[in-house]
Parts: sequence; structure tokens; C-alpha cells
Amino acid sequence: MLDATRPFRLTPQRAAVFQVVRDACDHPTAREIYARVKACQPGIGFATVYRTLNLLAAHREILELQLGDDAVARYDANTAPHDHILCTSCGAIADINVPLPESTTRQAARESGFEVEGYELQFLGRCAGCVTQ
Amino acid sequence: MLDATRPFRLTPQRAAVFQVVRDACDHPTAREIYARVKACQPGIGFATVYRTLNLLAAHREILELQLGDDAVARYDANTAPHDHILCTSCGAIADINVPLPESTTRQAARESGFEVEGYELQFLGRCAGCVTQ
DNA sequence: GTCCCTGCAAAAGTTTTGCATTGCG
DNA sequence: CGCAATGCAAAACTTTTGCAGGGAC
Repeated sequence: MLDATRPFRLTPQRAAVFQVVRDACDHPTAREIYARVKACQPGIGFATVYRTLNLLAAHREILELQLGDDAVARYDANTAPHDHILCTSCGAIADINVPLPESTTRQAARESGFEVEGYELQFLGRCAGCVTQ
Repeated sequence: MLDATRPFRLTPQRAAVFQVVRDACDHPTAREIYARVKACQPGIGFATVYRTLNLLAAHREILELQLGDDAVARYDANTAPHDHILCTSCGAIADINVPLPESTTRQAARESGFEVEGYELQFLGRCAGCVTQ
């Protein structure tokens, strides 16, 4: 993944941040990542975490997501195109993969006159646990 | 739209904020709305604008949107379900209407185990003006 | 009079930036 | 040595909250 061939230096702090994002299965915020990185890099500062997340996102090593109406960035080590679903009850976030039909993208282009490059799709609902409660 | 039958008072400040959002065709931010409202309500404060936008959104008179990776809320007086497309070059935002096939929603439910209540779909691309440049 | 609303200021929260220091290459 | 990266603190920015004053009913 990250090695000497990258156009940026792989410092222990950066490696720790990247490891935390890869190990996470809950789309953590920068603050949550900071707390987890503290476990193995106690001296790390906020700024380094933010700078590293921006660096990794700029190099497409991770994704920066804006989910729900939170106004807080979340991070995802799964860089393959995929979608998300959010539980409106408990806030859980899950990865899903529901490609749009080609016709839908074509319709978006036709309606808007835009050249479509991609899309972001999030579903809202209630997770299995919250439904049975 | 807003009249005496609403469960909240229609003050001149609130009417001005609502009017600005309805007249806007660019999905303005709270700060932009504040600047425009100043034109007819020079004494209005930030807090009143934010409180009014939250009030109107809570009563489904307007929509609060989180578009792109901006981490800033935008507002839309079009409360009918619809989608958006963003120009990655100039930042333009357009409304579009591309309903997802039923099968796509069903697939999301099946993959996640969630009870799907809705979705948000944004396309990314380049607008006609930016393409020809 | 009561209650809701407003405006101002301060607070809260996230993210960025400035700068001196550190440490790899 | 030279340059990039770090850590700390302060700043920038959006949004919320506390509170005293004022207006509507």
C-alpha cells in the first residue's frame, strides 16, 4: 500500500494514521482517528492527523466522506466506488454497492447538460437492530 | 406558503429569510442568505438567520443540504424530492430529477438489512459552460 | 402580563495555519 | 546541511447558546 515509491514520506505518524483508517469499520471522524492513533503514537498532535488525512485523501489512498447532515468529515479506507447507508435511529453507517443503471446517469446528463464524472449515493433508513427494537 | 396557520410566528425577519431562499436559484449558504437578507432587513443578526433556517427546515418549508465536501449547509426552497449535480470546475449546483428504479432501492435494503426510508443522490461533473472552455 | 422573538456577544466545534524545532536523507 | 514533517498554539470559520431587551397578543 504505502511504501517508498509514494511521492511523500512514510513517517511513523502517517503510517499509524493510515493503519487506523484501514482497521476501522465505522467511518471514523478526524477526532476519533486522533484518539485511536494516540494509543500507539501518544505524542501525535491534532494538526498532524488532519494534515495526514488530507494528504492521504489527495493521493486517493483514503476517501473523505460527508455523510448525513453532520458537517463533519468521515474517512474510509475503501477507495473502490461504493455507496453508503445511514441509520437514522442509531447513526450506524454501512458500506453497500448498488451501481446505478447506465440509463440513470445518462438521464442526469441530459437533464442538466453536464458531463457526468461520477456520483455519490447515500441511503437513509433503519438498521436491523433498530427495526426490531 | 407561510401564513397565520403555521405553528410559529411570521415575523418580518423570518419572512425575509424565507423570501430570500425562495428567490435564490443557487442553493445559498447561511452566510450568503444573511448577506442578502441584510438588504431589506439591515438590522438582522446572524443568530436570527440560523434560527430561522433551522425552524423552516424542521417544518419542511425548506431543505437543508450537505453538498460536496464543503462541510457547510446549503438551503433549497424546492421541497419536492429531487437530486443535484455539482460542477467540479466552477462549483455550480443544479437541481435534477432522476428517480432511482425500485430495484436499486430493494438491492440496497437486501445488501444492508436496513429498512430503507429514502436516499440522497448527487452527481459530479462539468457544466456546459466549463466543458466548452 | 406573558411568552415568543430578536440582537449581541460569547461559546462550542471542526479544520487550518504559523512557526520554531526535530530529524531523516 | 537542507528540507520536509512534527507539535503546539493560535486563528479561521461555521453554527449554537445565553441573556437582556422588546414586541405581539
